[in-house]
Amino acid sequence: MKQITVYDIAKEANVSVSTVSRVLNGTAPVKTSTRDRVMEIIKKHHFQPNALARSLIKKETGMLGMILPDISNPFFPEVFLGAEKEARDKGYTIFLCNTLGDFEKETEYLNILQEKRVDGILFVGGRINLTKCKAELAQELVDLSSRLPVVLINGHVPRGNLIKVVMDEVKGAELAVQHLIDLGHMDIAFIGGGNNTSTTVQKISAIRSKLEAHGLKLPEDRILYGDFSIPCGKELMSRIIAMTPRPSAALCVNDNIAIGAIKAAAEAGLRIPQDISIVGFDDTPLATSVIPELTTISQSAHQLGQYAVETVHKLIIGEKTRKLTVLEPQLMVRQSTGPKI
Amino acid sequence: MKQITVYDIAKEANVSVSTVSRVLNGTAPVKTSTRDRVMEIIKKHHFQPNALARSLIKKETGMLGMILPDISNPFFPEVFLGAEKEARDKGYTIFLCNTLGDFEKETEYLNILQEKRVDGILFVGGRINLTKCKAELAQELVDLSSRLPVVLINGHVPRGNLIKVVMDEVKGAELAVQHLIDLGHMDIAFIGGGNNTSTTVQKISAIRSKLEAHGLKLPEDRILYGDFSIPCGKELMSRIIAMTPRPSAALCVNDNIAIGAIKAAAEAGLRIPQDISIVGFDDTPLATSVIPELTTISQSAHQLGQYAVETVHKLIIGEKTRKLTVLEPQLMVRQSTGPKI
DNA sequence: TTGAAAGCGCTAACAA
DNA sequence: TTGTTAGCGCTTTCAA
Repeated sequence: MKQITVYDIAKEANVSVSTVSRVLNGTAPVKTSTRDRVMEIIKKHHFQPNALARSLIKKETGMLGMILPDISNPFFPEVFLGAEKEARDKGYTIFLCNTLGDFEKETEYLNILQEKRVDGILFVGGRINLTKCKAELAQELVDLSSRLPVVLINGHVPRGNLIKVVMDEVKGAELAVQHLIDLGHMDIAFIGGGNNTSTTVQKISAIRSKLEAHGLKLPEDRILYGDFSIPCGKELMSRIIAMTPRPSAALCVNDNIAIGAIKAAAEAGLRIPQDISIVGFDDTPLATSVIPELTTISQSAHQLGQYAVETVHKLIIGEKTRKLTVLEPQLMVRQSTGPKI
Repeated sequence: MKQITVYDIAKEANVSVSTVSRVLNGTAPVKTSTRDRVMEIIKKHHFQPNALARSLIKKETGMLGMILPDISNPFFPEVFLGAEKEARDKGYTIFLCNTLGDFEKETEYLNILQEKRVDGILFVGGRINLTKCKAELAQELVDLSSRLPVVLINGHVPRGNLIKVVMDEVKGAELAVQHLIDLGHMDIAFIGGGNNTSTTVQKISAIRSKLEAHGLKLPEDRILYGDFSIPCGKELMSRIIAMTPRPSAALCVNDNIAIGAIKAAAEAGLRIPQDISIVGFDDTPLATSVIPELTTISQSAHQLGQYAVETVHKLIIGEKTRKLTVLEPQLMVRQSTGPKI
């Protein structure tokens, strides 16, 4: 069943294809009567111009690619939502590429997106959160960014000076620590994340500095690495619980870990926050869904997505833009933290 | 900065463009020596063929569109993940279109996807879950499906006989009710969803029949409508709690509602399941994250996505496929349900 | 205000 | 095994 084209429309309206194109795009004046005639025929046939042909010639597709590790981690849908809203406003559609943290898949998707000639790429998680990103992986992004607007969200790449939109991890971690210190906690643990993950490492180092500024310490044995999942949170918290003396508070790399931690603590019969205080990170929708509600650091994931699209759009239209946009985190005090008893 | 094309490659390799095309696609034998030479030049320039041009001529884009209401509802990422995995295996990329249940946005996205010439469309939620879908909205999908493979997930459209992959809502609801009946519950409430939502209505009617088969009833005042969100779950459960006599169990339209319900019940000082049993629906990852863990009906969201892509792929390649694929739900008994005391 | 015609970058007959 | 050439469906000069 043949798709209808501008030629079909033109023929039926007794005009040339260029005229049809003009009414379609409003690129040049067309006599009202002919415009109306053409429009009517377009409507009648439900004609939809082929975006491929148009993109081929205009060298723009109105598509953005978004590469992220795991859409089922509640933080990322928020970023996506913020991005998509802004994208729609600016006329873009988004390809969602889920890599499950697999670097090969990242590369694969990067290539696909380029072949499809997306106008720009947003990159979250994966290789850009590595403390030491393998040179070739980094180089791939640097090269890419010379051909195509690329914006990194909450991450960075060694050289290359890529454009970034990030949340201030350090500030966030400090906020969390300060909160616990104010509550009188002196033995604090950090759980979750990977020691090869830059966001994790940044948090830990910020936490350590802050503690030291108060004459406190974060010894290695109070740091338990893992991943970013709920089950991992459970597992790590059960190890915390087994410690003697037991830390009176746990800082979690994200809300998932915190939620797992709450579960493990509750199952072990500990009361939160009386027996142990727990702080999350990200302020995902889950934070207010659990019992007790989670004290956490808000990342404003929505804005992260929104600003990333704003930035990539400026890049696309050649407007100049800041190399680095930093969002301020916010401490959300809820029920999972309380004074050290 | 000019993109490199097959012509550039051809010239540099001293062959014709068709030869380049051949090595690119393996559509015809090419002498090994020339193939190698061409490949080398392709590698050297990091040449990436323009998918737009290719799609224009081949009339296939390798893109699927997925229209869903809300990616931040944990059920949908699961569907997406299942779909994406299968899609990648079959060589497709997915456009994610988030409509927030806005029918105009659905239409808008439907048009964009057509203009971009996606090879097929997957549709979840929104208008296909309406008990009475406005004729024009329904017609739009019917028309669309005559031009393009369309697969509906967990929904349907009046006429048109569209192709569907669904979970057996009735069976699921029955499983849930039977479980509660087995536990001795006789006064059961249903909360969440909308009475204009077909999945909700289906569940309620299945629940009612099942109860009646056991000589029990589901009176109108035990049905509290709302939406599908956690806050709504809280709100509705607090209304349940205020009832006298109070139902001893609540069936929730989905896990979000159930989680909100658990929160409200706990805040009101009720013990779950001793004071009230709660059953969810969907078995999202959250179900095992809350305390107590949620008894729920597993939808195997992953498979829903996977089968939908399998089906749309068959449609695309012209293979014949079943009009209706039904997935069996499964009862996951966990901690939020217990015997009526 | 309109039309003719030249591409955009690729694939696929058809010839050689 | 390879090259020539005609499109795919659109936009955009350039002329009229």
